[in-house]
Amino acid sequence: MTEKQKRFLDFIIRFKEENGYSPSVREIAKGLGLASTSSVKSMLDKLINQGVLSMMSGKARSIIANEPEVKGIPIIGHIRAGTPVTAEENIEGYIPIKEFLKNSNGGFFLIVDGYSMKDKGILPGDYIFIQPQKIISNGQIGAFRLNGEVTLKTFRKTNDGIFLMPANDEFEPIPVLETDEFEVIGRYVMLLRLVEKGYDFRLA
Amino acid sequence: MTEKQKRFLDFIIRFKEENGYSPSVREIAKGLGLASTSSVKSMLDKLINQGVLSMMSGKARSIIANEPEVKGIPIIGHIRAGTPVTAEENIEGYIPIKEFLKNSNGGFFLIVDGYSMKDKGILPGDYIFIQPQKIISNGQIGAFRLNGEVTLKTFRKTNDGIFLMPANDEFEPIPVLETDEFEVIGRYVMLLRLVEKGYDFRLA
DNA sequence: TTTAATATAGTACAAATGTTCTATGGTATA
DNA sequence: TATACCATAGAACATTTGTACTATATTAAA
Repeated sequence: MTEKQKRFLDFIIRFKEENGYSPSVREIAKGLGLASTSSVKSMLDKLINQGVLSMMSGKARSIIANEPEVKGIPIIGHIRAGTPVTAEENIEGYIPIKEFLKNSNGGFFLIVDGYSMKDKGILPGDYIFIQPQKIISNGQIGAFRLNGEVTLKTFRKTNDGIFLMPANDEFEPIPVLETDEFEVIGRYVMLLRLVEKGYDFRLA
Repeated sequence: MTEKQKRFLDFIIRFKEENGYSPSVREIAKGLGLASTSSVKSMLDKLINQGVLSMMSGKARSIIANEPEVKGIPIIGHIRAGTPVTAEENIEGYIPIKEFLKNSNGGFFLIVDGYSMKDKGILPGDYIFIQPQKIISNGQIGAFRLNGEVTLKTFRKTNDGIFLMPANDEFEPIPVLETDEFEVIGRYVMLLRLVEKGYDFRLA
């Protein structure tokens, strides 16, 4: 792609980002300092031929940039001998962040406070994604509200009643009494840990 | 918003999602089964007045839906007494997933294999986000390639040489010899853990 | 029922817009 | 230098498209 074509493409992408709709042929001409629309048209046809752009012929402002689909962040599971780590053949999949964002209806992150779930690899400062639900299965980890306090524990229901189980020998199981105000907030679905302080999203 | 207005809005949003550009007034009419453009025009003006839609008057296909900006997934740090967990005043920030995706240039996820970093809360199956870089500071956790094997360890440089330190008493520090093929792959920046099997992105 | 408001249809028009054609000037190539 | 190629300009044309106006049906209100 030539330098001129790159400017051309950039203008279209920027225009759409700023305005929400694509530029007309004449607006492209103006934006690139061209006096005629035919120059734009020929460049347009070229880029469409190259597959960089698409448009519905005749339809106004229907130019769209065929940007490579953002699949997400690549997952490298096992590395084959002799290949660079990020080589194509090592990619086992993608974390489809956008999809996740779309499907996270109602979910939210809790920030972990203490070490009571340490043995499950859950540490203070971790972000715990909670999928809200009113009931939870035996053995699942979830967020619970007990007498006003919110806590993350393993849910255990026995003949002796309900217990909120820590994952740390230094902590005791918490029995849920009949008289307690108790509520299941949601299920622990995902954990996000930010190692660098610079990534503290609470500042954003 | 009336039922009809909702259908109207939905059509515009869906059209743009599918085609990449907004529908014309006549295309909206056709899509809603209307024979005339004036009906569309009046409905359009109404929704623009309500602030639901915007358009540049006179400019073709410039209708845009003023959808509320997706900030990301809310973070709940501490819960104030008496409020529902997800109440507005409990939200301490947002995880701006889209921004993160944009700024993750070159980064990737590694899948953790064993328990050697257990004490750092890093467990098998965890997704470790690696920010590629060639040098790493003393004490930082990173991904390293040692004689063809990729491993996640704490980097330690002493007078006796370089050691890759596990975070688990049952594992021994790994000395990096002069004769070893050794390479810093990148820095451990973030951890993602998916609790449910249904969320295994490798299948996606 | 009568009246007013609203939605829709039909039509027309002017501006916007994609497209085509010819001409011109510059640039690379033989 | 001569020739071919390409970018650009200018103009003209046919659709597309937003907009306005009137008429008719439909619905809501009095």
